Amino acid sequence: MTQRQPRPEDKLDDQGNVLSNAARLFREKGFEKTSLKEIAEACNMLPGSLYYRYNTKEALLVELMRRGIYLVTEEVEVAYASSDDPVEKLRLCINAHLRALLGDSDMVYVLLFEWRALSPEARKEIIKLRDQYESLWIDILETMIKQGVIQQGVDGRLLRLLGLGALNWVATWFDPNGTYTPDTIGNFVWKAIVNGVINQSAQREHMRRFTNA
Amino acid sequence: MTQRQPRPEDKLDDQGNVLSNAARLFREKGFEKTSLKEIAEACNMLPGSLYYRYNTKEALLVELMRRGIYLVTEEVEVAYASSDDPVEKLRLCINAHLRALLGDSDMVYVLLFEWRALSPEARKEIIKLRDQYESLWIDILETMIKQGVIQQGVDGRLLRLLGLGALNWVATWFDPNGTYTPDTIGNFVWKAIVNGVINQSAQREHMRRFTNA
DNA sequence: GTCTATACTCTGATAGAC
DNA sequence: GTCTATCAGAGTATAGAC
Repeated sequence: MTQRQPRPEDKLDDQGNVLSNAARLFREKGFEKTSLKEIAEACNMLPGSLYYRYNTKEALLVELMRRGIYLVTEEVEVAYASSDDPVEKLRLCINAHLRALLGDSDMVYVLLFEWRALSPEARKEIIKLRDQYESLWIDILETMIKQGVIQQGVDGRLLRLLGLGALNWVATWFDPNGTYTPDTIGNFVWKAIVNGVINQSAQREHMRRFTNA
Repeated sequence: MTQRQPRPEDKLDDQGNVLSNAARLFREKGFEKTSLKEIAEACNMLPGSLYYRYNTKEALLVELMRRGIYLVTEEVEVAYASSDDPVEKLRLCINAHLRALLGDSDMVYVLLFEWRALSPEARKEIIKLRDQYESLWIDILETMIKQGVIQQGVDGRLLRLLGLGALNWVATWFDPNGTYTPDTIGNFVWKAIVNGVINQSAQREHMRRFTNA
């Protein structure tokens, strides 16, 4: 019990790459289907050795998720600070979120897709951290609404939930060797949110047929 | 081995509610964390009895997913046929997809979130069925593009992947007792896709600053 | 810090009675 | 069609040597 708990400060100090390897396996096979034996093997260790660093399998998952949040938060905060134009800021943050999710680390993916594996207590902690991260997005969107950049009457919460949903789901189909890059995708999302995708004349035709005004 | 394999025709014939109960448990706890004992208990049976109907735990999951696809396909096909205006058709199909995902059956949820539990062979089968379903969406969007309803130059595949992603992710945060209904959410998505959400004047301001034309 | 050896539990699955 | 009884295997976790 004298073992040192990793702190968020140890950004890159993933001793023996335990967390990286675990994240990769959790992403490929899921938390429950990945055994400690496999994780240990990936680290050139034996199962027993892992318990020196993490008391339980869940503790490993939780630490990994903490770092996932840390990673994506850092990325988006940098983007947030790098423009003062609200519309451009939105674009940069969308791209930052996608880069963190689709980049080399699997921790953000595991964070988003393995929360059901958490015990109620651990879930509470992670949800709290996730809410902290999402407050960044609340900030971005509410500012845009207050400034009148977003059309009046648009529900900021729905916009955030649906927008982040579109981004998060990308992780289920993204192919690093495919034609799209994270930025291609991000820019597309941003443009669709800003512009919409439907022709103005088709919009008018639809309005004519389906509203009585 | 003489046991009768359930066919898609048996829409509502879920003997003993095995599939419904399994779907609910898989949704709540995940496939791996749900034991056959729990499923059996939920059906007022004993573990051994389940094997009369499904040879393996995975066979149960696969059958459940088949029905999930059947369910959502049926719902969207009805919506597809119920309007000939392309923009309205899009709205109806979005709402239909969400209703199937968020409605009483958990099968569509399991279909979308438990595919990692499938063996390679089973995965192949389910992906094939899923592709059949998605061809419906390809049809909808490509028709809109050909008709010029969607702005020229918009990537139909990306639009579909991101749009369905936004919809699918709703299942992770939707609260049946909350303020939004599936249709509220669907209409919002549709409107955002059609209109965008940003003010025209803010768009112009952004263009002025970030393009050189 | 890592290894050896092992305890304990639970799981998916099977065989055969009824 | 369901139950009883049970197996073989795998999994997390622990204790203590090195």
